[in-house]
Amino acid sequence: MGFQDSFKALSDPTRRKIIELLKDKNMTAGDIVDQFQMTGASISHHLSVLKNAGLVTDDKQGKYIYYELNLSVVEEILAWLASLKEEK
Amino acid sequence: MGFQDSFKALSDPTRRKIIELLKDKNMTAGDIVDQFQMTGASISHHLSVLKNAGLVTDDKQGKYIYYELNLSVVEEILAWLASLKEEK
DNA sequence: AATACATTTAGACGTTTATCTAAGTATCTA
DNA sequence: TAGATACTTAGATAAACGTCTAAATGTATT
Repeated sequence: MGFQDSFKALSDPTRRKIIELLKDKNMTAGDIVDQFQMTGASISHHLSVLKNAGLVTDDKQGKYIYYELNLSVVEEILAWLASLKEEK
Repeated sequence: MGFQDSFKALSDPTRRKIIELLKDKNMTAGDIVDQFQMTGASISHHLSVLKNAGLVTDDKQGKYIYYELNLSVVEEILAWLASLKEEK
C-alpha cells in the first residue's frame, strides 16, 4: 500500500472502470466480470491490484465475494492533488 | 492526452516528485536533473511523458527550457476523484 | 568558426505489466 | 458425496516501461 500502489492501480483503464462501477453499488467478482470482455482471471488480477492498493475491500459471503470501494484512499490522493494548487 | 495519459504519468514516483518541485517554482531541465540521481536523458524522458499528458508545459528561453506545472489537468483528475464520493 | 553548454533523441536492455489458458480452492445443492 | 458454481492462483507470453550510453540538435561564447 501507499501512494505508489494507489497511483499505479489507477493508471489502468479497466481498473478505473471497476472503481466507477463500485461507486454506485457493491458488486460480486462475477458481476464485475460481466461488465468486461475479459476473462475472470484477468479481472481477478485487477481486483487484487485494487485491493492491494487499498482502493477496494472484499467481503466474502458464502460462494460470492463482494467488492466495495474504499473512499479513504481516494481521499488521500485527492489531498495530494489538491496540495499542488496551494501557495505557489 | 486524456485521462489515460494523465494517470499513467502520475504513476511514476520520479514524475510525481518533478511535479512537486514545479509546484513551488518553474525550473529548467538542468535544475530538475540536479534534484535526482539519474541521467539527464532519463529525466528528459519523464518530462516528455509529463508534457504529453498535459501536466507540464515548457518554455524555451535560449539555451534553457523552463518547465512549468499546468494545473488545469490536475483539476480534471481532481474532479474525477471527487465524483467518486458523490451520490452513492 | 570553433568550442562549450543545455537538452533531446535513438537504440539497447532488463523489469514490470496485462492478458490468456489451465488448474486449484472453496462453497453450495441435489 | 458428486457435481456445479464462483472465484483465485500458477505459469506463459507479448507489449510497455524505466533506465542507461552514445549521438544529435540547438544556442551561446570567445
